[in-house]
Amino acid sequence: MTKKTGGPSTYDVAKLAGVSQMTVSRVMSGKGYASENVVARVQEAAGKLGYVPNRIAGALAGKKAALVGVILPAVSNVVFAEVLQGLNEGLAESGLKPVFGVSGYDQQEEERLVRDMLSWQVSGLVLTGLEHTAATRAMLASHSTAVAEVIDVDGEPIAACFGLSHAKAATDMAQHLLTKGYRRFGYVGCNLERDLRAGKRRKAFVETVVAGGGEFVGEACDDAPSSMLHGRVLTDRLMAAAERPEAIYFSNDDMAAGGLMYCLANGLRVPDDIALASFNGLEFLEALPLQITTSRSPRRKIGLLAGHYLALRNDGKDALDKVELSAELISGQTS
Amino acid sequence: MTKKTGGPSTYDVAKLAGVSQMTVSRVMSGKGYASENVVARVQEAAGKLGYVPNRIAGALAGKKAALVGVILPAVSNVVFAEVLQGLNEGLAESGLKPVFGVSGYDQQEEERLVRDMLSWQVSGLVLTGLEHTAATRAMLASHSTAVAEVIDVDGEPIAACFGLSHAKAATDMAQHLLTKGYRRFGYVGCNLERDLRAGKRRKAFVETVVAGGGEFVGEACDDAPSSMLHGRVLTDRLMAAAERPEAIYFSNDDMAAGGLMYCLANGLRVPDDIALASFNGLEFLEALPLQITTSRSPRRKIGLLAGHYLALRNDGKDALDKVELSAELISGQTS
DNA sequence: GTGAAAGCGCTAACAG
DNA sequence: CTGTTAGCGCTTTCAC
Repeated sequence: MTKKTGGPSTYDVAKLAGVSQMTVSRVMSGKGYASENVVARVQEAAGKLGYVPNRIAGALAGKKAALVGVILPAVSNVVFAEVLQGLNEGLAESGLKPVFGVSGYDQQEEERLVRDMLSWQVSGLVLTGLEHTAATRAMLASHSTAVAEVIDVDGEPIAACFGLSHAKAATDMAQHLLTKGYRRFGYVGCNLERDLRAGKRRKAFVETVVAGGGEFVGEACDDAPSSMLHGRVLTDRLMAAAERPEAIYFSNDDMAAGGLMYCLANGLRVPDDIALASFNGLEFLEALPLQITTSRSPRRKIGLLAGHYLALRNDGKDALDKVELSAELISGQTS
Repeated sequence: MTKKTGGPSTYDVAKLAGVSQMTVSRVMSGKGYASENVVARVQEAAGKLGYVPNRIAGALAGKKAALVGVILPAVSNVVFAEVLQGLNEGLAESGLKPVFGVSGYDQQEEERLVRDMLSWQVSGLVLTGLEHTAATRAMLASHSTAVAEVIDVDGEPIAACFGLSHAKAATDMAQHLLTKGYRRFGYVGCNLERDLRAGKRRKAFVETVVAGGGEFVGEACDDAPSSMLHGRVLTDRLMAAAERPEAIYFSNDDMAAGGLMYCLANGLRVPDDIALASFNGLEFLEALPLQITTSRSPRRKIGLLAGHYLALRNDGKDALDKVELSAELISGQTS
């Protein structure tokens, strides 16, 4: 049972090394000059005591913490996990550590989390998408924390923004299907109320097919989180309607995989009876019997860019603050 | 350009509310008594100023931060993403925030990360697996931080431990295959050097089939991270050998899915020509044309338990510190 | 119930 | 190059 926080402090190391506390601080942080002799003595003392600097104290004194807040809608979703991985890589060199929270696609919860992150004096913040509550925007405006919004670029960013145009990805896909000769389209999606990016894709898709001389014959949607099972059930529902589409656009790969299962189970020939297309280009698609036509989103890259941006901003440097990446259309066997 | 850290402090709120700084602290933290009148005035002042408490200062004064360090081998891997999700849920009520790092299955890197987390004065730590460097163990022994080791229980935990016996999961699977009548076994795996759990499963599997009268005829392994593509390639390699197995155990679902693809592409009948079995029971398996026999690991539950444990320990309460969950064997269509 | 004083462990700013 | 002096914004501890 130690009385103090736990470990030894700069004070203890200083005593042992026969220097002042300040010198220990300088040696440990590598900032400012110190003679070789002193550096060696301090390091030895630190090693002997098992000294671990207290960054909480450092952050308080230095007025900012080497933490970045990361707020994602979900983690179990591979998409966000991959963004997180990229972010982590982008941050690796900088010494910044991600602290993080899951909003569950809820802007109120996001607001709460932003407040929380701000209370940790994070030097940077990563938010998903461009839509936030007024209070969130207000907080961010009054605090000088660097903010990077990721994944979406269709809207007004607070400051920096790294992602792709979901509208464009959907438009491209619509065009692709029109070019292939499909004219009667359907849509199957989940979680549209909350997943704003999926909503933007749906809207752009419908507009493009209609503008391109196609017909939008129906859709099956649901508020539940997306999954293969839901994709299968909703595809069933859509196909049971009077007017069957020739091609279905899904809110994402999970849903499309479910749709494909429905088709296989019901003896529908893909793409002759029904064409399928989706969004994300996740790795698991490779395991399916048919390669689904989809748009690959640069998830890791998005995280990486955001990480680099926050790392540079943390060093007081300027950085590229808006990068629009593009989704690569993968023309598979289902269209 | 504000001079101070950024936001208003308890001092500013106190002035506006006409009370002392200490009273503001009490009202904000909800600890200690305060008259209704005072509470109202303080809250109004705080609201008006957009006061956000500085938890860094709070942590320094209170000698511990409401942070838990989470160190995982990888995030892009769904398995860990799901553990993380559970952890997040388990921590939600407690006010503890996860700070996190990715070790890349490297114990040296884990050691570095542990030091880092400790420097943030985290009140708890989540580590993956039971194997750590001596230095990591030493640091943990001298700091009083609560530690929860997750995913694996086959070994000596530092303190608390939530996971499953990978040896048992593999033994069960071996038994299952023996019962089904298979006698000649093979193994396909990736990343065994680093993923110690996969190594434990492999070892237990081989031992059990041999002990049960079966024969282990060969394996194909690789040090790369696991993926469907590798599963396919390595299965090809294994099947090209002189002695073909009747059943293959894979290091995980990704690899098995790749194996299944190999079989389908090469006209092998599953399970008649070759049976396949794996570990994890990830959701994407549902999308495959055949349901693969696997063991479902309780990933979310593991995270949840660890979160609850750390939350309780943070409140100074005692808590269940060792829970061995079991993997559910899912007998699919590939065995 | 509320306030005043002290200090958490570190770093910024200035001496020397 | 190294030491001294002040805090950072909060909580702990003790008065009142």
